[in-house]
This record gives sequence, C-alpha cells and structure tokens, in this order.
Amino acid sequence: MFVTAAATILHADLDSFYASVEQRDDPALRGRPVLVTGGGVVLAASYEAKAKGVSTPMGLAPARRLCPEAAIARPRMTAYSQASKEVFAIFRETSPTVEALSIDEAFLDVGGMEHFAGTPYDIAKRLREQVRERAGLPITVGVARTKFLAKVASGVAKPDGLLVVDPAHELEFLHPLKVERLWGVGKVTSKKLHESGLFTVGDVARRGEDELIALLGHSTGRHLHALVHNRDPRPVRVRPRRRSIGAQRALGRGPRSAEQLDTILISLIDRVAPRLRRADRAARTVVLHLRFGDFNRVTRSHTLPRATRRSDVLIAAARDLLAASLPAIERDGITLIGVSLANLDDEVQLELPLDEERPDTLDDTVDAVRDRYGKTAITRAVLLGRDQGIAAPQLPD
DNA sequence: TCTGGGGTCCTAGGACCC
DNA sequence: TCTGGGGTCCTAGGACCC
Repeated sequence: MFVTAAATILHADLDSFYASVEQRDDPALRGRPVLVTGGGVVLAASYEAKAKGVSTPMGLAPARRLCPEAAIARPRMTAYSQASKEVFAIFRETSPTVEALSIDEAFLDVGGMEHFAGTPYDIAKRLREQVRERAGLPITVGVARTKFLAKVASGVAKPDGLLVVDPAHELEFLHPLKVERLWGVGKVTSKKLHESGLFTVGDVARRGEDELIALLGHSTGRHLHALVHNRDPRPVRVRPRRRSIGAQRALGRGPRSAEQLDTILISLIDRVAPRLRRADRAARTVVLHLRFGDFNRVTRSHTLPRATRRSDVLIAAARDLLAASLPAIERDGITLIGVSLANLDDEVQLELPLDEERPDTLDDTVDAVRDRYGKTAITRAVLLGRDQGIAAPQLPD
C-alpha cells in the first residue's frame, strides 16, 4: 500500500496557555514555576511547574507540596480571551480553513497552498514565529495527514515544538505510544484497556474491531479501532455554532437554605442569559446540574414549547427544576449548582432565501443550514416560514 | 488529591406518531 | 383483537476534552 495524500493538517496548541500569558505579562514570572489557580484547583501550570509533577486539575494544596516555590496567579479571563483573539487572527491569516477546538487550540488545513506559501513544515514554522513575535506566546504545532494524528503529534512535541509525521511512517510513529495519548481515551477507557493487557497503541491495533466493541461499547470501540489504524476521514471545517451555553458554581460543603439556592440560581441565569442574547440565540431546553454532598451528579431538564431568550422565563423553568430536587438536596447536601441552556435556535437564520422558480434550491439551502446549525434549527425554520406565509416547499420524508 | 468551569458527543428508555 | 416496524423528541446519565 502506498500513501498519496500529503500531511497538510496542522494542530496548533498554545503551551500552558493561561500560565504563558501570565509569564508574558509579568517578566518576574518568566523561567519560574507559575500556577494559575481558581476555586482551590490548578487551572494551568507553567512547564517549570509541570516538570515538578504538577498537573491540571490538581488541588492547590498538593500542587504546593510538589512545588513550594511556585508563584500563584489569579486567573485573568479577559486577558486570556484577548490573547486568544490575537492568536486566532494569526491562524486565519495562515489558512482560510481554521477549526477552533477551544480557547487555545485549533486545526488548520494548509492543503493546496504549497506554490505560494511553501510546504506545511514551512507554514508551521512561520506560524510559530508569528505567534511568538506578535502575541508573545509559545505554541506547539503537529502536522499530519489526519486531524487525529496532527493532534497526537502536537501532544508529543510539547512544549514549544514542531513535529511533522511523514505519511509513509505513520504507524511507526503511532504504535509505540501509550494508549492515553489517544484522543478520546480518558480514565475509564484506559483502565479497561489496561485490564485487558493493552498498554500501547500497537497493542490495541492488534485487536479486532469486534473485540474492542465488546470491551468498550459500540461507539468507543469503533472509534478507537479506526484511530489506532490512523483512519480519520474528518475534514478540517469551520465549526458549527455552539450547541449549549452554561454556568455553574461550586458551593463547598456547608448547608444551604432554599433561599440561598434560589439566589444562586438567579445569579447563574443572570450570567448565562446575557451571553445567549448577545450571541443572538434563543434556548428551548433548560438544564439544571446538581452535585450532591457525596459528589454524585445529576441533571434535570425541561424543554419549553418554544425557544426563549427572556430571563424571567428561564428563571421560572430553572426554579421548577430546583424545587423538584429540594428533597434530595436536603437529604444529601449540595456542592454544586449549574444551569445550561441547550437546544439553541438561531432566529436570524429563519429567513431562508428560497427561489420559488427553482425548487431544487431548497435542498441546497437545507443542506447549508443543517451543516451550520443542526437539524433542530432547520425544522423550526421551515415551520416559521409557513407561519409567515413564505413559500416553503415540503421537506421530503 | 477532597475535587473549577466551560463545553462536546453518545446511549438508552419511554412517549408519541404513522 | 392483537400486533409490527420505523422515526422523532424528551429526559437522564456518562465519558471525555481543555
């Protein structure tokens, strides 16, 4: 078998992002272990601190035992969000196809750019220099033929590295790695794999798909089987809109009155609803997240007859959910309350540009909307179109 | 090690419809 | 009178990611 496709996918990942921003903005912190901490846990640790064994999320107390000389910084979210914007601007100058994964990492597809921008290696090297010079931050880039492998490569190359996986030697690179390197293998899955004597990616690759499905379930088994053979056909694409918005608050262990919980609930909605409105979205489902005194978690949800962005409606729905859970809270104690809004609609998109003379344009429109906003949004778009008397041909069954 | 805050995706049962 | 198969939506839980 020969490989024709080139390695054109970059995974760009800022190193210890929050801690690096702190070191950038305060020269006294450079070269020193830095912990960014909030709520009693380590949110980010600089590489000097990671070298001492600190990881995230770790309680502050054990982190200090491992690294007593570490400087402690409180998180400055606006600074991180600003730094992220600067870096993403550089990503978008580098390639038109940027898929954001989080505040500090993204995929870039640089295929077809060779004749004017150089090889993917050249592009990645220049990207790292640009981020270093203009944003003042270290960044690691992995380059490979698939998204999955590019992500693995950046993980291996960290910190402040660049690693290209030659398409002719992919499995030689992949198979010696520990299974924990695989995207989607966390604590539970790695434990199951270990119990079956599987420790490296190569160990997993020598098992059949059926075996992995029996061990891990259908989705995870199939997924893992594909990954260990480096089958990952997903293209880099600009991300569809987010599917939920939420806020939560950890409460510690003390007892809480129903009045206190109600106040906290309202404050959570007051954090979440403005974000919803600013994003021009509306939510149909309100989800209450609870963590009890024993740290067991549950969710309770309610779906409204129609999407809303009104705080009073959201508060009423959240209150009902909380009221129904009060007996359990009284019995077991409460250590966290969260609210998230799901089933997000995008009202702007309801004005579909349909061409009545050419019914086939409906398919194109529906496909485009589905790609960007998901199926729920399309259903509602068609219904509202009818309500408003706009020609909306029947969707095929 | 006594445990933050923000997300994504998958599974599964029950209600409901045709 | 008894019963099938397929599909969607809602709710809840769980694994995983940064």
